Amino acid sequence: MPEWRIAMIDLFVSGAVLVGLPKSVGQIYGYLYSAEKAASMDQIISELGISKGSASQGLKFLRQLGAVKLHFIVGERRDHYVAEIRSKKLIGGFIREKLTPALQDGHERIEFIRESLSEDAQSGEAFPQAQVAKLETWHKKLKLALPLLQKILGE
Amino acid sequence: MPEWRIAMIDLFVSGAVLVGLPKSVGQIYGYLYSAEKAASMDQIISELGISKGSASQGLKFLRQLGAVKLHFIVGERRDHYVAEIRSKKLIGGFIREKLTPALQDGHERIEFIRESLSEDAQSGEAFPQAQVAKLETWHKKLKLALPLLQKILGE
DNA sequence: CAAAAAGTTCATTTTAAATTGAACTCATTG
DNA sequence: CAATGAGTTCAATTTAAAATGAACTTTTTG
Repeated sequence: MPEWRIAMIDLFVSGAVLVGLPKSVGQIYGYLYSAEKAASMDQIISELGISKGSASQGLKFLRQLGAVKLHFIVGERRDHYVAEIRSKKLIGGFIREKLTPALQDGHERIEFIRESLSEDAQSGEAFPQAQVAKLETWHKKLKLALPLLQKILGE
Repeated sequence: MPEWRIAMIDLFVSGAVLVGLPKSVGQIYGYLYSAEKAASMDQIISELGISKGSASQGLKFLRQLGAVKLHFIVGERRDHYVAEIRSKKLIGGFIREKLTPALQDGHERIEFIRESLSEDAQSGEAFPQAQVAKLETWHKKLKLALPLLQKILGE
């Protein structure tokens, strides 16, 4: 594999790690991004030197995200994959699969804190109420930011 | 510690982990966020049950970020800390300490790929050139997005 | 200025997460 | 319809990162 391609894959590994994804996911996406034509899982495994399990799980996740697509080749038995490069799709998938669920979880946790506060008679005080209120402001801001992020980074 | 406070600290732990920071950093910030007055490292250690090392390093990092500030109390020997709650400061610190360096690193890696390509005579082809060009588009977009993020989330 | 207290550092240990690979299911074909 | 091949799953292992705590430095005070 040429040096430029190794460096390109490495860049995607860094990016993946930055956003909390496994290294192998970055490797696979980087491999497909830097591939001129669709590749099979076998090729990914042998060229990256990763296990069948990692390849299978990584591809599954990337497909869920919409960052990798199946590409059927006539007369070929095994599945082939290509990288989706449109930023709109990539950022959209990440928002849908990772950010939105995290925000949803945050919302539920804030709800729980509110309930906790109202049940605990001793905590009818101003301070905790004020802190929860600030959390809610944060939550709203973040929720508002997602579509804007999508707009800025997508296409 | 009341239930609401434990849940609030937990929420910050989730947030910290989401953006790639250690659990202990989330715990410390959450503790200070939910504290009515400034707290010493001792209090943090005993109430959260974490080690001196984690507390010291976590506080150091949070101060670098600007998410925690020293608060001097007259007649008190030990340092006391308070949480900075202004979103402008928090997001600003995160962009400065984490996102900007990551983007800078990305830029250097793209440069390296470009050099690699021009040195490798065989790679004077259209495809790798096109892929690097796309990376540069991504880089520019992300660079542009930071101040907008700051604007959306800050204050 | 000696002793105690506060805070930092970093080699070692622990923990959580990713990776592996063997066993499995499902699909294909001779 | 047996046998081969492709792809998935998941318990066990490996790895990387975080947490620990003892040794250290710095600061304070009697």
